Amino acid sequence: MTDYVTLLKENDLKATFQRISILDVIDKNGHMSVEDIYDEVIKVHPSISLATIYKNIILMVERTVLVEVPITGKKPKYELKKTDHIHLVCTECGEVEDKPCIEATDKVFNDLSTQEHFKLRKRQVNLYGICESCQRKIAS
Amino acid sequence: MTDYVTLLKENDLKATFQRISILDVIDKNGHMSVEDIYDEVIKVHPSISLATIYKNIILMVERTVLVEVPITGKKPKYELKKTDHIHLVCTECGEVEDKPCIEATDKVFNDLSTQEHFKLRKRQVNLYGICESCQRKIAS
DNA sequence: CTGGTTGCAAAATTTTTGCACTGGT
DNA sequence: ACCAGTGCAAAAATTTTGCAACCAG
Repeated sequence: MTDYVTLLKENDLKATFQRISILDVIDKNGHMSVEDIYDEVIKVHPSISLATIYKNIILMVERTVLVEVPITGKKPKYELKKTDHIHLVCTECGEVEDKPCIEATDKVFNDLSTQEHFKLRKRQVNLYGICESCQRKIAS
Repeated sequence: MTDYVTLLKENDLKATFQRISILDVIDKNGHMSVEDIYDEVIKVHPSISLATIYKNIILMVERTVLVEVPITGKKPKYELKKTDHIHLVCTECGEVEDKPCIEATDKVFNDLSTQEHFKLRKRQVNLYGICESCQRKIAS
C-alpha cells in the first residue's frame, strides 16, 4: 500500500501533503504515538502544527483509515488499518510487532461472544513481554 | 476480598481511609476511570483531592494492587488485580465485563511467544461489541 | 514520634477550539 | 472559485509537582 491519495479520496478526505505524510511515516515506522508522528512529519514538512496532526488522526480514525492501539501504561499508538492481527508489545523498548491472528483463538472468541449474547465487532489481543533483542541486551 | 487493610500493608502501603475507599469503589463498580473513581470516593470522603487519587493509582498500579485496562478511544480504566481474564467491552454503554480466560487460547499465545522467542509476561484480550442489554435498547 | 500521606494551589503537559488564510479539486 | 483543510495562538482539559499540615504505625 503506497497509494495514499486514493485511500484518502475513497474516504472523502482531501489528499493534502500533511495527510499523505502522516500515512507515510506511520507506514514506515509501524506503530506511533501522536508525538512520534509529529516528530517525524515535521522533518518533511517543517511548518506542520500539532493541531493538524491531532485533527487528522481523529478524522482518520473515524474513517478507519487509521486504528488506535491502546497500550498499558503508555500513550496510545496508531497504525494503518489492516487485517486483524495480534500485537507483541515489548515492555523494555516499547516496540510493537504484528503477528497474524490465529483461527483457533478467533473461533473461541466468537463462540464466547455468541454464548454471552454479545455482538462482537472487534478483537484486540496485546501480548506484553520482552522481545528477543531486548532479552539479549539484558543478558549481556 | 474485602480486607483492603491487609492487602495494602502487604504491599508496604499505609492503610489510609482514602486508599481503602479507592479500592472499595473499584471493587463495587468493577472498571473505573480516574474521574469515575474521584466522583465516587468524594461521596464518602468529600475533602479528597484529585491529586491524591492520581498519586495512589500510580502507586497501586506499580505495586500491582490495581491493573490498568487500556480501552480504544477512551480513558484507561482500573480494576483490582485478579486472575487473568478476558474483557468484553460494550461500545454503546462503555461497560466492561470480565470473562474467564480460556486454556485453549492461552496455550496458543504461549506457543506463539515461544516460537517468536518472546518472553511473555502478560496477556490482554479485549473484545469490543454490543452487550445484550444495549442490543435490546437499540432494537426497541 | 516520625516518615509516609494528604490536600491545596501552582505548574506542566496534553488536547481541543476558533478563526483568518491557504490550497486541493 | 469554493470550501475543506491548515496553522497559529489561545483555551480547555488532564496530569504532575512542591510543600505545609496531618495521621497511621
